[in-house]
Amino acid sequence: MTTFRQIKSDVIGRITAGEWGPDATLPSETELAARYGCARATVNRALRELADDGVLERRRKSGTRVRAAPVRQARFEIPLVRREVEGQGAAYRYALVERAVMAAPDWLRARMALEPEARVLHLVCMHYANASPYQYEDRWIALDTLPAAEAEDFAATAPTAWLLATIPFSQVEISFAATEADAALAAHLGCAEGAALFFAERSTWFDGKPVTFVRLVHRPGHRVTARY
Amino acid sequence: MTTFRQIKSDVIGRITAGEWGPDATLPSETELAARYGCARATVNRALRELADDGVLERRRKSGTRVRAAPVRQARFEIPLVRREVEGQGAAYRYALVERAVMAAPDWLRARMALEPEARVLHLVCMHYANASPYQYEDRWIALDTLPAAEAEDFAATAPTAWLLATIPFSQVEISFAATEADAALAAHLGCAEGAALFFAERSTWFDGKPVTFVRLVHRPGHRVTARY
DNA sequence: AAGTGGTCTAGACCACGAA
DNA sequence: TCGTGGTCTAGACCACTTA
Repeated sequence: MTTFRQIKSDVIGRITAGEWGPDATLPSETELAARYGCARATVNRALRELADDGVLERRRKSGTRVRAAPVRQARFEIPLVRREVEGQGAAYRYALVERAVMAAPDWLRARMALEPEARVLHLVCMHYANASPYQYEDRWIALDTLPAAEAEDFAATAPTAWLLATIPFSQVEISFAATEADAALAAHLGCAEGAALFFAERSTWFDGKPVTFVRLVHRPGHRVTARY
Repeated sequence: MTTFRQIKSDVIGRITAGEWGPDATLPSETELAARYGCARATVNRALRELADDGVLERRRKSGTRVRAAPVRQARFEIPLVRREVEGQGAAYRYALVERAVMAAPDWLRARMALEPEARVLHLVCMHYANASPYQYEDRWIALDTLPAAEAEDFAATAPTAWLLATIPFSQVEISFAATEADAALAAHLGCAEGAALFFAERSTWFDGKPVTFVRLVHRPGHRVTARY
């Protein structure tokens, strides 16, 4: 019997061997099903998954082609800090550094597309691994969208965990970049001023409305890794 | 009629509404198919995709559960530098800075799991956007695995493009981090020494054998972004 | 031993999009 | 117009896992 996995690796093999070069059109699903001696649904699943992986490009009527420039995609897991730290066998500790309710500063209003006069909750938190600074968290929560946040003190629970429990499914944009440590960051993370720090920024929407913006600055040397 | 997309969003809706809380077990596929009035294959596809997305966890016999801590995954596209630059409407230019064949240094042997005495091709390249430095590339190619690389001069073609054409499918590990600019980096990227730079490192294997290791250092301010 | 998901089949209808 | 992929169906057998 032919399984969709076999078809996938056979197709990859033919592309690698050069039988189907860049931009080549593959035979139709019906044709391939006949060749492999299986049902069209089986071929469909194999080709669909390869298209998801960025190897193939499919269009109705014109057929299935080998992507000239394969879309390389890496999937990164975004863990909760607590899990990340504990997964490394270290003891996790959370601390709230600052908590304030205020009118959204201009840069944040622009960034999150907030209404003028929008009120936000600003939180600064620290995450420690075995008593060493691990991550600095600078978070802003839109109170218009999530008024319940104002009643939380976040003294013991990290905002990420609370948010995850409150709005488990949301649209997220994440980006990675580097920044130099300013005086405050250096003090909190225990590094030299000017040190190169890796950070992630996340914007979250729920039901089309802006919920939260966070900058997570990692201690020096931190890296995120993925395989594909 | 009920489509697998409708089922997906209905399931998400019920989880969001709290009907199926964390760790809750969903009804079996057969049961759900009866409820939705569709075939089991349709339910299967919906639940399988939600499991791929990290929302559900499925196990034979024990059933489908809502993940307590949803696995957040972000998919980043890894473009060729040329495409990235041109996609921003800038003119792309490539330059080879250095090319040398040598015995692999110890740190690289360890990192790539190379044989003792392994020979490698070391390349340093620059990528420019509108004549401004865009990315610094420090690449090592294992000549044992890819002897053909020694015959290439890489004067006009960037190694990434050549590698992609030569071994289109390979296993890749990528990681992101930050580093401070040393004198050489600062000169090449036109930034101050000590500036915080974002970089990606990629290790590639083909057929289980190490092929290449590359560090791509971006100009100051660069970020990579993904949605999920 | 038994229930659950994993997969395949053979057939069907439909939507898109290039000619 | 009409060929291609997209999806659904009803049924089947199997593999895994837990009780």
